[in-house]
Amino acid sequence: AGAGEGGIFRGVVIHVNGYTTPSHSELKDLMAEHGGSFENYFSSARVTHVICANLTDAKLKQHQKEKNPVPVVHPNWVVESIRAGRLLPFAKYVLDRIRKEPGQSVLPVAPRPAAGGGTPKKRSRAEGGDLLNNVDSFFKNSRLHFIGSWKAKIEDVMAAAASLDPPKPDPPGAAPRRVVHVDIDCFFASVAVRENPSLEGKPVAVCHSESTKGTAEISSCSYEARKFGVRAGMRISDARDLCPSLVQAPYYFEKYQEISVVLYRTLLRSSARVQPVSIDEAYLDITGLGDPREICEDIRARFLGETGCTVSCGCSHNMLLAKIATSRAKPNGVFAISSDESEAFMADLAVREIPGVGWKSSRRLEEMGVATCGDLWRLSSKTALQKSFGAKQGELIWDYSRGIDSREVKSETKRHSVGAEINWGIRFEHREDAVRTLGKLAEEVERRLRRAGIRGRCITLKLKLRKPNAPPPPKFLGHGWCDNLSRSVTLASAADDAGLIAREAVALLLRLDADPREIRGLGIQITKLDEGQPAAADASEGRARSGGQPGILDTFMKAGRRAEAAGPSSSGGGGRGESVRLSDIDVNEQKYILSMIQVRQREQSKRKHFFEGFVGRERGAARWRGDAEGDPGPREPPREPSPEPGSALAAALGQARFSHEVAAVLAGAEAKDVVEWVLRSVESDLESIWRLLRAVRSLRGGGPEATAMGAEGLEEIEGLISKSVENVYKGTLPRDVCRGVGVECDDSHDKV
DNA sequence: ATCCTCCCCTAC
DNA sequence: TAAGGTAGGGGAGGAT
Ligand SMILES: Nc1ccn([C@H]2C[C@H](O)[C@@H](COP(=O)(O)OP(=O)(O)OP(=O)(O)O)O2)c(=O)n1
Ligand SMILES: [Mg+2]
Repeated sequence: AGAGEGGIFRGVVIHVNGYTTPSHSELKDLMAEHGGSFENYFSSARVTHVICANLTDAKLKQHQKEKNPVPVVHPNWVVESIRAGRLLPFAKYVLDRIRKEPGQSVLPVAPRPAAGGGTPKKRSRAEGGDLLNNVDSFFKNSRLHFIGSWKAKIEDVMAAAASLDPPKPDPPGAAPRRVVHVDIDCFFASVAVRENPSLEGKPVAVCHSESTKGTAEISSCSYEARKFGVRAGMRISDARDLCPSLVQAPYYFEKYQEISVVLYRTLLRSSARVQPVSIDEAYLDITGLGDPREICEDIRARFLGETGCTVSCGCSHNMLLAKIATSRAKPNGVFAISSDESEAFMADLAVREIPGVGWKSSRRLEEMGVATCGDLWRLSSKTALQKSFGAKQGELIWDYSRGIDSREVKSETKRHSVGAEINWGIRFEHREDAVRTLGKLAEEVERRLRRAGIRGRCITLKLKLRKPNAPPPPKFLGHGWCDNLSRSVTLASAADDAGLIAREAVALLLRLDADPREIRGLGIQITKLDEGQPAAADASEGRARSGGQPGILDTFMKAGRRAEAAGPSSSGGGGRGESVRLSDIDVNEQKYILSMIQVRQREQSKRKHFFEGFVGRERGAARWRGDAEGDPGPREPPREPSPEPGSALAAALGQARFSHEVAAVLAGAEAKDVVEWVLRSVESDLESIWRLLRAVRSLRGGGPEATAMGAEGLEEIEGLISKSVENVYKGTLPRDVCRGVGVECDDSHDKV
């Protein structure tokens, strides 16, 4: 099963020297199978890597004579790259004898971060692969990933700092509370200034690009820059229009981490009840622990002394007012709001300043003629607000505008989800590109679940899909104007295995029926988290991992076996320690599991290149990691599709994954053949029928003469589908059916 | 009523 | 070049 043009060794040309494992000819085959090529004779012009296990003295000497030497790499590089499903950096595999040679430093060049494998010579940047072919380097450089994942790590800091034996505030309930809010001033920017003292007093913005014309986003900026209107989230080019003297500064992620730890250790000296908000911000409950102003000044002095950065503090009797006080305190100050002052404070406050009222809500309030909290007070009733914002949100705005907030400062909060996503640099050509990226995201999710010692039962796929008429995004490699879609599966037992998660995510991707070329973002989220790890889940986990078992089937098998109350499992085997009962799985899950069985059946049946005749380009069978690996352990027996396809058309329609593929098939098909297929398949293969319906509708919308059968043919088919689906399933069409036709449009808040 | 899924909004 | 993530709150609307 070659990966064709998408092979991981695309652009790699090897020459094998001496005796190796795998052998000469095995390596040749492996390269052919994974998109690379092989030279029998060495040529420094063509060969990109010499593969060699043992370098003789003579060979070493010869190598040293080369002015522009080709890297000499151990065969494990090839083997392990294949196992990893991607081109690994070869630097670690450069032979030691070469590595140690002085003057050869050009050799094991560290791969450029954005370049997936570190191929030394002109990598063919050809069509096919995703532009962002290295998920790791994205995460390494993403500031939002950095601040987003920091909270999980803060938990460790908090736990460790418990040994400091911090003072405990009065127990909750005893009113009134004394709450402090702490926030580092222009955090990233002030670190930049600290690292580069010459920036002191200048307008500074932190972002990746130095280029004035760049589309890099500003992460943080100094207060000098803010005077010009520069803000976090702006593009550097726009910021420079506002402030020509703006100085760009880079990120210092390790420093942020160190400083954040200092912040939390400092805070925990003052109170045991610290609620982390973010990398640079937290609440403290200091009820009964002393004078708030003194505590704040103590924190500020200690922190400044240890880090050279300033924090500002707000004090009041609740979290809301403490936070609002901090915004008045900034930069480098303390501000307190007493109970009797609070009304006066809120009166003139813009609604946008209420935490929880963002861009969208403030716009809606503006339309209602509300600009300040005072305006909100004059609204006739809370009910009116709740009508337009919903019960909770309406009440929140109503209360917050009056300075009312009954939340308690909580030092421990339970996580409800773990996820990873990428919405930048995503440009796929083939479905396998998306599958590959999902695999990496699943690994990332697995790492985080394991680190936290948790598993989850619900797997959600998040997808950003380019809007039909979206203009090219202004941001370099940005997602632009998208529809956001998500689909989820709930398993019967909690999972943390990357392989399993990836499989489910891929199945969900297929369910969404997206054209891979339109995908602009992908994410995986795990919810319904379980702290405990039942033994049965462990057993199934082991099997799923080693045998590449599909998780959902695993679930189904367990449930099915229990339902039959029969003895040994019919297939797939190895199940002891049953813990899942059919009655534990709700009806929706059962229905979904059944429909997934169908999907999986088709996925596993051999998919030769049915579309080549219909679609103008090659389509390989879908494959993922498990397919390429060795095959220990039991495997689900391959299933043949139950109705034997009667014609190429039927086969193509039955095996198409996406409505655009179906559309391509329809273009050359005859109406009567399609009708016949619908009649035959409507009971057995609803999935394909839905897909057909979407394809028909999109073709009908796409103008006349799009198909050989013409408009009447399409109309006939659509009518037939509606009727027979209704007959067979006697109900309304599932909501899904409408989706491919026109994804619900929201006038996105995207920064166009 | 309550739950579930999918979606939007918000904050850093 | 550039790195538009992560998590929680909560609403709409359908199923139970
Ligand atoms: N859109 C944003 C917002 C914040 N951050 C990062 C950089 C900030 O330095 C840090 C903390 O966010 P704050 O909202 O606290 O902003 P600052 O600390 O920079 O400024 P302030 O003085 O207003 O707190 O998070 C970011 O990368 N992108
Ligand atoms: Mg800050």
